[in-house]
Amino acid sequence: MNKYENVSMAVIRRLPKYYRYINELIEKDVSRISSYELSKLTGFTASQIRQDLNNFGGFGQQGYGYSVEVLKDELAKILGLDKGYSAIIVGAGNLGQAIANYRSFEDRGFRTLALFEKNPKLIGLKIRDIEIKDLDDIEKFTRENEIDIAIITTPKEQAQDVADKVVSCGIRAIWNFAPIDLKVDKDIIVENVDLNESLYTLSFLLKQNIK
Amino acid sequence: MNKYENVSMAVIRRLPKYYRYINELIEKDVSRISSYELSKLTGFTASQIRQDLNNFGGFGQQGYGYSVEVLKDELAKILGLDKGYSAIIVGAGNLGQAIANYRSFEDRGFRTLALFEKNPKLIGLKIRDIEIKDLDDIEKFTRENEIDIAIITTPKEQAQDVADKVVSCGIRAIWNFAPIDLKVDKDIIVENVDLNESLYTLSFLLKQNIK
DNA sequence: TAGATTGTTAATCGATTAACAATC
DNA sequence: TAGATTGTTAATCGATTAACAATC
Repeated sequence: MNKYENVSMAVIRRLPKYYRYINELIEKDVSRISSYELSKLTGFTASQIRQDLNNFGGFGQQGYGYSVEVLKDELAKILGLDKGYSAIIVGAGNLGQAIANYRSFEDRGFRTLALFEKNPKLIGLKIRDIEIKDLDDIEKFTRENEIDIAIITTPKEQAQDVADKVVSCGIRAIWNFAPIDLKVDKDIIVENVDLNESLYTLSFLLKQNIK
Repeated sequence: MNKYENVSMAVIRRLPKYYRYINELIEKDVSRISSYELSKLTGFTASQIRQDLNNFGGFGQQGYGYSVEVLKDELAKILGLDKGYSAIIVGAGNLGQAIANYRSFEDRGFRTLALFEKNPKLIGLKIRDIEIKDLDDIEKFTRENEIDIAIITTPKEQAQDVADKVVSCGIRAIWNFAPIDLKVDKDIIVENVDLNESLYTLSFLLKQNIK
């Protein structure tokens, strides 16, 4: 069942930012915060913050605000950071390696179990303690390990084939860094990181600014 | 002057996708396309496509559609891809190296002139033909070379300092990969690529899907 | 000319902001 | 209790979709 079916993507994409600032408050030993103070941190309006959070439950208390600790735990649960999702990275070039090296994902419960790569020069190497395996071993590996997420960091020419393969292996979620729109069943979750889109937007804004 | 001041960010962020599909059509030697056909490719509605493009000019022709060639050139101009913007990458870890290696940016006119790095083991190395220089040489380098964009791929602890430095060197646009909200003058353009936000969103959707 | 498809206005939908009663 | 701040409804704003006259 889809508990938060009616929550819009606009809301969901704000949650990570709330979560980040709440974690910063925890590091600073702040124990409570009002929507107004949180609005000054995040740049969202207090009204929006209250409405966003109320999509998921009444975490606050009138006259008091929100408990930072409670909010952190609730946001983590909402975002699924308590699930300990497992991942494989397909494509062990610089980008795949960068992600494998990125500690903050595992701090949030994500575990990268292996990288897969076509280039024989890379197969057998390790990134931290994560082995780079042969691309052809994906089927075998996914049979022996439960994998939740496939991270695709291959060149765009290979991305669709890789997507087809990991979906056929039963993986339900793809974090796609290749600049193409993957064609997959609609029950497969695809989250794209499109660097071209981001850079072109920057370029547009820069052009506007200079004129 | 800000020519397209009144155009919303929602529109702007769709332009790169139009541009990508238009380029695919060019590779397939398609010379004309209607908003309806483009809607099938991109997933946006035909109405939206016509309205989006009309923010920038009437590129189409009644009864005919859009010339693919014209649309490509116009989109490139709108996005500033004809400007040949120059960039430096600050942080020469895997992510910085991945971006330096990414050919498709220079195919669109972006030139990476140098990487900068603190780690002495990396200084002096080259990524393709791009040299990794000492972080302390940024001032000197920006005095001798006109740089439009700073790409920040350092750990988050250093990102704000780096931002301050590149802004003081006269750089007006930052492509930021560190998971923090940089504090800069409001006339400086910052485009963030927030991998945490993206992964958490995927995690949220995956959790919803599985339940 | 008839058919196709744009450019553009009007209608709808959804998201954000404002307001305030509820309540800690 | 009085003050503060939430949760939630209503008002506003903006973005998307529908419709159609203009025109190639």
